[in-house]
Amino acid sequence: MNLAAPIYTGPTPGSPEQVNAIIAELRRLYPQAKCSLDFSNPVELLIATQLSAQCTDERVNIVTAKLFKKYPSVNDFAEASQEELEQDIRSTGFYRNKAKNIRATSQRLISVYGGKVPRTMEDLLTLPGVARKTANVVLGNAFGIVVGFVVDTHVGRLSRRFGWTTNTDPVKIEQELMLIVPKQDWLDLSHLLIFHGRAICDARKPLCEQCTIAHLCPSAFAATPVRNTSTKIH
DNA sequence: CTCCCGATAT
DNA sequence: ATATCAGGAG
Repeated sequence: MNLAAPIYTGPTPGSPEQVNAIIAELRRLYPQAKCSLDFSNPVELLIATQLSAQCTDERVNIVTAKLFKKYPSVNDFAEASQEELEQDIRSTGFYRNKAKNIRATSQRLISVYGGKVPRTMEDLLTLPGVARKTANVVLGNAFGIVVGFVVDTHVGRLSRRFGWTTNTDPVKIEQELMLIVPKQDWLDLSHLLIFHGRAICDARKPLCEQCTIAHLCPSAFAATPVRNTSTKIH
């Protein structure tokens, strides 16, 4: 046991001092942070985000590079065969569900929304395979409409480590973040947290020693870092 | 809660 | 072998 182990003496977790200091340093570290999915229109972003469930953006971008050439419009996805689309997206995982959702979503975009991606949370949530995370990504990055906070696995994990929440439910975490973080920072901070989560604040082995916001992070001083709460039992 | 599910790092 | 990856539905 390290008797000299320092304890967290930084600003109160969730306080404006801590939140703003974290945002400022993350902006310095990742000035180019943004959505890292490749897309050229709202339909492509919607489909890319549906594919990104439990899959890296890097993998999604490899798949969509071919996919969006083979299926150039929403009509092509709506008319695609289930089996063929499954194989086209296979490497992203969950490919049966994703193919079904992409086809049904595309058909609904055409039958209900004139072939366009709707611009409200309420309408987006009616699309199969679209929940708040995907809806917030599309609204923010395709339309510049921010009505919520993108909470993915990175955002949830870093929020717990910063002491912003003790929840694991993304919807509850989103509600807490919207109270703690100024609205003008919601979309930017989600990107910053994702970049930092990938580069430094890894799920398994966070590199606190080389983290320049460790002095703002209670978890960096914990005996064992805050981990994801695995629901899997083996 | 369970299921969907391939790719990758450790 | 196991955990995790820009989740969502039943």
